[in-house]
Amino acid sequence: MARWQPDAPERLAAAALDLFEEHGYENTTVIEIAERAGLTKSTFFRYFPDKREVLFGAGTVTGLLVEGIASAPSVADPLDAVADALDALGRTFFTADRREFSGRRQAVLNANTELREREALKRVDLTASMGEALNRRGVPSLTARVAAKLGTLVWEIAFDQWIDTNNSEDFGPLARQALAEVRAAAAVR
Amino acid sequence: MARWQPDAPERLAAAALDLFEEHGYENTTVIEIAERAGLTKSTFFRYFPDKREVLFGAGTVTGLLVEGIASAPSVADPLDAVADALDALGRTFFTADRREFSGRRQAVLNANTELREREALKRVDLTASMGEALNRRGVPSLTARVAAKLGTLVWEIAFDQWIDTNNSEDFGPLARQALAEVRAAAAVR
DNA sequence: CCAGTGATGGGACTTGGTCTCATCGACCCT
DNA sequence: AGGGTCGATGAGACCAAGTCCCATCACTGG
Repeated sequence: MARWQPDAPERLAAAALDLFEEHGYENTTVIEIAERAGLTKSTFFRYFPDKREVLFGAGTVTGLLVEGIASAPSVADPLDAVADALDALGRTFFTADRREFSGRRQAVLNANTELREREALKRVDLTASMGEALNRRGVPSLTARVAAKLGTLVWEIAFDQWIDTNNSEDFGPLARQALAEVRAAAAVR
Repeated sequence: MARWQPDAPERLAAAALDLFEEHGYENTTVIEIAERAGLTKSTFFRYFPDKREVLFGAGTVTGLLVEGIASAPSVADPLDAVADALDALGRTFFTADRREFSGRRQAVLNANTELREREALKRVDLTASMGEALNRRGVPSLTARVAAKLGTLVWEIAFDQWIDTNNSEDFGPLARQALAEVRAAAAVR
């Protein structure tokens, strides 16, 4: 087995996505993933704490969102700060060249409960982080939590649209529009 | 080992909670849980699909919430329907005699990532179910999703307060008050 | 008293995940 | 060129979660 080939984690993640699509997450073994990447089980668990995480490793979304919120214009309404952060996120992670990959990945996630579970935890933690970031900006705690929840909803909606669209719209505008609609829905009562 | 003692799943759940408190979730083995309950690993997995679920088995919360939403007065604003459902939930599950148990259970949950993960998934699915129930009542899809997210937030807030309170307030009023505050926070913008 | 049924026990087996140690490859230094 | 160091990898033992199959026991009804 050739050693010293670069990008071991990337190769593992790619192999994993392929195999999960071919045989399903549950019917794929960590050993199989490692072998397809030309590596071993040992190396897999060196880079990923568990089998699920191989689909989540890329990129620290939380940091970007928190920074985006922190650096938004200080006069902004909480949801505007969230919108700015989502824009930053879109520019970094949801670029046009990653759309196909994101769609494949999301299809695999949706097909398996274990993976959905991991995603749910990430989303909960991320929502909490967003709330805290807003709170650090002076937004009252409860308002911050509300804005964070709505922000997460905006993200979900915009992401689904970004994945689905056959015409390739950018994530940023989709998020802006979803935010406007969510804001309207939250106000009408 | 004496067979045919009743309430096997309840005994298993009680033993699990005790052991998780004593040694932590990760340091407790399914075999240990089963032994403390006077049973075996086989029987444990007959009643619970996995180790985490032993803390979630009691009661189908989703069904109650969905029914509560469906049977709320039809003129109600979406969040009012959610409030009615939370009331029903409180009367059934969050009764005074379960407060101590709920607190112990929640402490265990909060202490372990694997358990928080399971809880996060349940909450995501529950939020989705609430949204769909509202949608079936004629609430527009997006409004329903917003109301469901806010309803989940209300639940989280009220539940934390219900657990924490040294003076024993009922869950229902706590939820009503939390809902009023969330509603105000969502409106101010 | 006996057969049937349902809950339990027992144990083999697979896989995820941890841990420790050996090994290899590249790079550096002389 | 050659030896030493260091980081990345491989190998394999080991434990616990979860699955599966089958034996066994207790209770029931005839």
